[in-house]
Amino acid sequence: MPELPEVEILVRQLRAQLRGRKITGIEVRDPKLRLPDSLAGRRIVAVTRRAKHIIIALDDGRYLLVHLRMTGWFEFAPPKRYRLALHAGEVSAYFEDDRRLGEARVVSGEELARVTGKLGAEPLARGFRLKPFTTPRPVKVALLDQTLLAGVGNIYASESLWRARIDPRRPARRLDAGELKRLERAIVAALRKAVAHGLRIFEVQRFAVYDRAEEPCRRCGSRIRRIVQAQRSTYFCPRCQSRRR
DNA sequence: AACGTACCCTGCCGGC
DNA sequence: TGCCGGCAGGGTACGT
Repeated sequence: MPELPEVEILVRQLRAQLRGRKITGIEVRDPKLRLPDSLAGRRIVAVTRRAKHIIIALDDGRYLLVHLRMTGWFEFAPPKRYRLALHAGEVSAYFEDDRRLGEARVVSGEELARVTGKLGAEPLARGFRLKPFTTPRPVKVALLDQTLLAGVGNIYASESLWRARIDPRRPARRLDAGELKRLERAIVAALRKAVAHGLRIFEVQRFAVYDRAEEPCRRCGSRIRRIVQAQRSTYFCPRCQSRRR
């Protein structure tokens, strides 16, 4: 489920529930996850996010670093199945993750820096600028590269390109300055809107193009197309997002 | 260095 | 109802 907006929403919940609390116990239900017992007794001093990484800072200088990947999430009431539970006094956070692709590990500040250091610009940070691409790969594929731009996933890549009226197949480095600026604004707008809507955007609003193949474009009525790029679905409007311009 | 592909896992959905 | 193939919002380890 989670791309940057969903992770941001979850981080706010985790922060509200956990910050300042002492971890009273951990429960690892999935042997694939390895967490040190020394987690218990530590106090959670901050809960933050970088791209799609959840960073839970502990009072001993270490961090619990979580990546949700495809199906990970935290609940505060015990779900049917979960991989990990963090108990913190009266509050518990349960890491559920059907596909078990997510990660949770304890890292030093140095390791954390190594992970975040590889990531590109944070689109919701102040002063965010989309750096011109140098890659010849399709712009949709480039948007998913976390080293170029951090936090955009498959849904918001399609959504942003639709907003910016750019064909997802265009070689990224061919975008001119005007297109880049439009794309930059489109990314920020798409992500901010999603954060503002909360998780309801998945239920109620749906997306402009994502998962809407064969349905009419909201802007021009043309049929939305689905193509596959780098083994992932891309959705776009062939009329609004024309290849040449 | 930069690209494509395979892979990690499981659940769900549509078609038969 | 049951089985099966295909698909899924992420990222990394490889090979070329």
